[in-house]
Amino acid sequence: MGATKTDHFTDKQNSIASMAKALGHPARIAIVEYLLKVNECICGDIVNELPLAQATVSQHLKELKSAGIIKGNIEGNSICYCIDEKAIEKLQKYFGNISDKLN
Amino acid sequence: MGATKTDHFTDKQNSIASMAKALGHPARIAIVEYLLKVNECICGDIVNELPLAQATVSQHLKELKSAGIIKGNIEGNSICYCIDEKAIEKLQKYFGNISDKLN
DNA sequence: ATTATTTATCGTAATATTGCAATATTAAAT
DNA sequence: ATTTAATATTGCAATATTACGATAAATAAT
Repeated sequence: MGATKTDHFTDKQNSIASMAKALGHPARIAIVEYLLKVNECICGDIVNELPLAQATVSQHLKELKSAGIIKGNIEGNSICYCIDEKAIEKLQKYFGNISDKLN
Repeated sequence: MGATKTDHFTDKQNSIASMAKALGHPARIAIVEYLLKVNECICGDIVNELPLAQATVSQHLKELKSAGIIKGNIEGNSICYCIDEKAIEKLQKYFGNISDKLN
């Protein structure tokens, strides 16, 4: 025991949960907000911005990417990261819908 | 090592992350969606609805409550749970703002 | 008072996350 | 071909999460 029972829930529930989970850490929120400010940047910029080691930042970026929150484009020697608008749109719609149903 | 460095991030970042984290599990998304459908209900109803043991559901409810996503009102012998509109509103605004900045 | 009902908590096992140093990988620059 | 630069991955320790049976606590019903 101890593993999440994802197969008992719908795809949409799993999808929303997985995006929310990716945003469920202040460092990853900070990364998203930084990306929002600078539009796009490379990993090293974020390492300079956050109080975390390079390996840790890289891991957070990987999680954000695999949840679809950010995209990474190879640009020569480095990787240019930016927010994936689709994911944010999905979350916005999801919470917008809930909000509507509550009123 | 292994503990999140919450003190290195802003209160708002921690607050959003904590709400997102609470929603970062399909069971808790399912609970929120069920509450949205029935408006309010007791813990036992959710236990009947989900493929999880009573103890597990109680734990998920506790997490949602401590993150401010739901509220619980004692009603005689049982506890009546419902969604806390304020939290949803905060999330909606947050993602709405991000969405706006992306366009 | 006793019993049933409802929810929370405790204890515990399995698994996942967080963070970092060290190392590997990849591509540019020399 | 070597060196430099930017990221990713590996390995590991500390901590947190997930899930559930068992049990406790609190109120309602008999």
